[in-house]
Amino acid sequence: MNEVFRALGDPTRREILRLLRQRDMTAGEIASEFPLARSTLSGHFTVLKHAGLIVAEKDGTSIVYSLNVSVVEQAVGAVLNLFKAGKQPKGPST
Amino acid sequence: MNEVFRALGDPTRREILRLLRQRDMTAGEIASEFPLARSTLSGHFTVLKHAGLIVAEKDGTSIVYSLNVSVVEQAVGAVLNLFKAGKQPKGPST
DNA sequence: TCGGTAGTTTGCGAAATAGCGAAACAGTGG
DNA sequence: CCACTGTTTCGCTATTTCGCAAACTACCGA
Repeated sequence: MNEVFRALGDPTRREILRLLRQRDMTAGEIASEFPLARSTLSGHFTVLKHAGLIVAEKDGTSIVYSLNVSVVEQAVGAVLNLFKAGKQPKGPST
Repeated sequence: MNEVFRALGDPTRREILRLLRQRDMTAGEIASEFPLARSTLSGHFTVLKHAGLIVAEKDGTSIVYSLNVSVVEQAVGAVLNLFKAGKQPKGPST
């Protein structure tokens, strides 16, 4: 989960996630949305993949990235559990 | 909101939030829970305050920190909105 | 006013991170 | 097999971040 928070800490990576929320995209498509070098974006993909936030799927010569919604939901749950659980003696949240 | 994500990116800061979830604590109390220098913790407090995640309240010579639940809820909403929301056309559309 | 306690601010070094360009690598198509 | 496109890997530099110690501020009690 630590990786997830770290991955979310960078604005560029959050923007990548935002793009993928709308539709799956290839690495090239995503890269064309940023004024950054391909290699830089590739590094971000690695971080996001490592955090489990996105999934890569090969399609011919391209690589299609898509959001890993289940992990995302886990992250949200973690945030919730981090605070909202409230100041009760214990969080029954599984 | 950018500040919030950044603040959440550090494990120490998340642990501080976790402690404050249980009860309000003074800077000294929190510091005593970590093997870090006071000044280091103070820096973390600043980041958390700047992100609006915690609130400081002077009490004599001490400073009591407490969780700012409303901002936390906003942060959770932002995370939700970052991925989960509005990705309905995700299914078999393609 | 003085001394002690509680916290913060500042200056510094070390480590991690983001970004780049160039080169290497993997598939596709001719 | 060769060329082409898309993507990753490899040094490398600049920026950011973390942690510390020391100095500084604010408050309290004697």
